[in-house]
Amino acid sequence: MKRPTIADVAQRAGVSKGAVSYALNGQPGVSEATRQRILAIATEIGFSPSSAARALSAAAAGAIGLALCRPARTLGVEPFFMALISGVEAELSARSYALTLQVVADHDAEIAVYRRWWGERRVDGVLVCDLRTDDRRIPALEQLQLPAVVIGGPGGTGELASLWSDDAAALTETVEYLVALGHRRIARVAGLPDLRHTEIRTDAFAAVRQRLGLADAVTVWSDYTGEEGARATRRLLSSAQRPTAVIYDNDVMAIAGLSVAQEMGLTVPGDLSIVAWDDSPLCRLVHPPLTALGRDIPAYGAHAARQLLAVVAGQPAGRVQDETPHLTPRGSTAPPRDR
Amino acid sequence: MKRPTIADVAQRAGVSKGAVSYALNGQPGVSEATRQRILAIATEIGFSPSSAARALSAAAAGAIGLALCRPARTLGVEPFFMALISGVEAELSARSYALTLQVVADHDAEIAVYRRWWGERRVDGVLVCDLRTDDRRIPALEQLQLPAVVIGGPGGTGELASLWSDDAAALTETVEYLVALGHRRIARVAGLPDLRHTEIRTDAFAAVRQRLGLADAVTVWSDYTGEEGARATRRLLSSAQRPTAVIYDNDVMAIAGLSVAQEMGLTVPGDLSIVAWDDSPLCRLVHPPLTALGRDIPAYGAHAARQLLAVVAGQPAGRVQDETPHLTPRGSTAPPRDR
DNA sequence: GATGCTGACTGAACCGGATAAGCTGAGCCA
DNA sequence: TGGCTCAGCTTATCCGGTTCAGTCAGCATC
Repeated sequence: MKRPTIADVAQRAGVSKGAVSYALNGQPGVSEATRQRILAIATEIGFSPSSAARALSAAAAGAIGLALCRPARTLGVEPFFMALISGVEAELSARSYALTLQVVADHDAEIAVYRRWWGERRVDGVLVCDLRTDDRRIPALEQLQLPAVVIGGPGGTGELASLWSDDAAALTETVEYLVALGHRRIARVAGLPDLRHTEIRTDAFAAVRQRLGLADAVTVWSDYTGEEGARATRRLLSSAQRPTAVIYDNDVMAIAGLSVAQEMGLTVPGDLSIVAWDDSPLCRLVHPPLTALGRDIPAYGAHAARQLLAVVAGQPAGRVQDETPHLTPRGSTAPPRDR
Repeated sequence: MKRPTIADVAQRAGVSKGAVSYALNGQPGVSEATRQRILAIATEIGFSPSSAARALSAAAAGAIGLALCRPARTLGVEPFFMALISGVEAELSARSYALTLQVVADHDAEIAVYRRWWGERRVDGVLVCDLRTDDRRIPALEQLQLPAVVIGGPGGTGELASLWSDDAAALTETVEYLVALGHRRIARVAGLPDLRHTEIRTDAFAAVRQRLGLADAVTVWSDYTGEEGARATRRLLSSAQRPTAVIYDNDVMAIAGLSVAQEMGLTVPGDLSIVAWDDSPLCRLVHPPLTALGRDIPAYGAHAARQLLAVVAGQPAGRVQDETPHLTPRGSTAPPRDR
């Protein structure tokens, strides 16, 4: 089956290639009658313009890029990325943009991918995930002048556009909720310390701890994996003054923590309350269902995609705060038994 | 920062565009000295050929497509796709192919995407997931003559290349394992019935039931979501002759089932043994860790990608069986207490 | 010294669109 | 009737690569 080109449409309509181009792109230069005739023929023979030819003359790829910097094995576990991607995708496909995905091992590889995409003109812009403190990707992208939206912040995104959610407010609300239930010994199992949002949450945790006089509030470090989350939980629950509530920086670690607690003979929420960041269907799957800090991640992705398309279109780089994560209380939180 | 083109390289080397093209692509037609000089200049000014221009003249996109037919909300939950994608990606990026992703709502939309990709020459081939019985996508792709590899089978893939794992053998092994432990009342919570691999597993389950004389072996239908998995489990465990072991068609339903069992006061594995299909880190996260049927999904994806690139290169469509899923016994299976 | 041959390279066409510039005929007005 | 405008087209050029048909110097051959 031969793919129809603009020349085929032109020939069947008895006009020139130029006329067809004007007609299909809604440009003036053809009469309404001719336009309709051309549109009908294009539909009939199933014509869609070659993305390569269009990209070549328009100097725009019609695609945006997303590089995921995770080892292959752990990428699948967190539902976050798939949810984000589906939201991004919904927005892009509505505007006939394609999404190009690449999995990379580290930031050097990621920067190399950006450089290659830029040179090949393969994408018109990129979405940057997992912002770190002093992130080398930021100056690299600024130097390339490749349109980009950083998912993360605020702060540390240089001249680039960025989108974030107010994690500090969400964390503060969560601690206040636990304190209102009667908890004083609250622990937090944090994700990788050099991620910008971990830093923000850590600062907020320190601030609320100070404000509410929670001397026993501790943060322990982990890396978002179930293994590490379980290990951190085991350490916390074995200590002399074990916490009565734990906030986990993601859902996977929270589920691992729940299992550890059950394994150690503690009941949840009787002996231990658990709050998960990143609400996902997983949180509703376990018993008891986890109280979680959630937000609409597909909407977040869609928002980022919209913002990126605006930057690609030449609008100034915005710094936008998205919806603040909201706490959904479920069965894993309750007043501490030994109050 | 202006992007260098082949003309820039040619000018600096004092040769024609053609000579640069020959030099960079390892074609004969330039002397070794000139080739080295051109390569040095290309590296120096950071030249990478425009993917659009190359695609236009080579009539190859340098990209392969993957359409995911899932609603946005549930896409994130199953780790399967991310693991598959990371494997596909590893193979593709090693050969400088890009991966284009699109999320679609149903098969009609998916076929429309294939048609558009084909017309736009946006991808050189596609990977097809979640094969159904009488899958309309197969004839559509055959008609378009768009190179494709179907992940699923055997059978029902028409003239297209396909890759599958021997689910029948894996299911049989699992049932035999449970029977060896002493189970007789074995239930299976199946995924969507019109998926080809569900059908294959169902047939295998019926065969082994017959062979081993397991009159009480039942299959109940579900849809891979945690909610439905939980509901099916509740129904099974409420019946007069409740099963002593349940095999779930994916990890998410198995975890939901585990929670339901615990919620109903049953101990796992004492009162109920659980086996999950699709081993993933999630299975090791819960307590007790789930006995699971696993395979190397990234490797599966890489295999599929390799196969697709072979088809794109013009080799005949192969039908290949990948590694058979293997059973990893963990804490969720044991002899039934009331034997 | 004319001929053939080969290696190294150039020039131009081509891929399939977008678009600026040019052309044509109808309609209008003076 | 000639000149003007303008809608409605056509033609030509460009985007940045690949590739094919030449060109030309240098060398061997008879």
